[in-house]
Amino acid sequence: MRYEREHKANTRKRIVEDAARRFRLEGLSGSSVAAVMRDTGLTHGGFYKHFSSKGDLLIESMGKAFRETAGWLVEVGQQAPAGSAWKAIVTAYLSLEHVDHPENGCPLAVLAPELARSSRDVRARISDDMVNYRDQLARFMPGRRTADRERAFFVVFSTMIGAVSLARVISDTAVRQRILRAARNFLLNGFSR
Amino acid sequence: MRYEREHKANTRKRIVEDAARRFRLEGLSGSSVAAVMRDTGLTHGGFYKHFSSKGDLLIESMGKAFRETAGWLVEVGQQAPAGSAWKAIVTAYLSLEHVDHPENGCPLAVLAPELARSSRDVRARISDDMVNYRDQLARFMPGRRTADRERAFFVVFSTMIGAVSLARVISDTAVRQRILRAARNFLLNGFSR
DNA sequence: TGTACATCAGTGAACGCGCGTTCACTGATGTAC
DNA sequence: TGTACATCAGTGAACGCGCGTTCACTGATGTAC
Repeated sequence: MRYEREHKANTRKRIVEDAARRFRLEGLSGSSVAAVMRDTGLTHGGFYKHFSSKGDLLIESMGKAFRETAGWLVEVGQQAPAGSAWKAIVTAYLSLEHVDHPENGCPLAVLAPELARSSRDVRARISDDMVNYRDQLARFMPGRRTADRERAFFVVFSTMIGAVSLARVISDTAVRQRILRAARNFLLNGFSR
Repeated sequence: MRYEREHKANTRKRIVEDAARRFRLEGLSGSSVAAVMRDTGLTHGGFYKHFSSKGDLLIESMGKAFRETAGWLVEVGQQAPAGSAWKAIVTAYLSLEHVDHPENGCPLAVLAPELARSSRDVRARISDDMVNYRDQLARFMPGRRTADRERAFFVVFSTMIGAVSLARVISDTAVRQRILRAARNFLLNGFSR
């Protein structure tokens, strides 16, 4: 064969990685198959040698995006001093860096509404990735029992997803930072400051 | 003239109302001009008698959506016993009803990421509507000074926007309710329950 | 060892389709005389 | 009062374009003999 044995698998992997980034940057319907293939340095025609449809790519690259983001935040949690792991995760998530780079960030903060509008089939096939995302991160959340930590995950991530979404709509960097700081302060210290 | 004096203005208003609903239901790029005109009971050709572009309609209907939603939540706040107004707003926002009907709900919970990706011009022209939305609702938020209430607005709405976005991605109604209940409990009572 | 053939990842033209937008037209009514 | 014309909100065919998808083809290499 003309290419090394793993060549095709490598190309496929590169396409998934590029798509995972592009989908977060431009949205699901805003990202064309041709644009993803261009990112990978290929022409659009070859796409269907790797995937049966754009929907298939969507599902694979959402998996990749969730795993990538979980990996980032788990690492942040693990490198923090014991006990404050979840606070380190909150600080990392609510950073300007994250707001400015959706393509490397949490898929939920940028694609939740579009995923909510996706077909039942797509949502079902992404569901495992989301459960896995939650489980990996809930471990770091405050709370004694698993159920408490899961509830804390929902609360903390709701606040963070909303704050980052909101910050991204605002052009004014000062206001952006006020939103992020307010959310962080609230999560770490409560209303009372 | 063939129509009553106010006919054209009325039609325009109906288009804006229908678009405000459709944009929230199907997204900005998911809503075609033709679909909006069909909602209004007209054909697509007449659209440009009322608006110079789809972007123009977007801006007008976002204004409508923000005013409509502010109106809903302000009314909820006003009808609540004094002192618990913001709690009533939180309960209304975090309802299954709201999750199930994005077309009548908060534009931020369903369009924030797409608005964030819009042109600088569109974001600038929507900015006033968002400031107005914040100001109308911040009045009800807890806090002594205006600045405190504004910070509370950002925190409360971040959490609510995130919780509703998250709940909408989840098909399982039980989990949806867990997310909404966790967010409400947290906002009203803090982590400690 | 040399030649003919098979393989298959990637190419790029082409498909049908829906999009935003344009435009010549319609037809009910108001106005001018 | 009756007739000819002007108005203009709305119609629907048509435009160029980018989309997801298909397909005949390419050309470098491995395999068969």
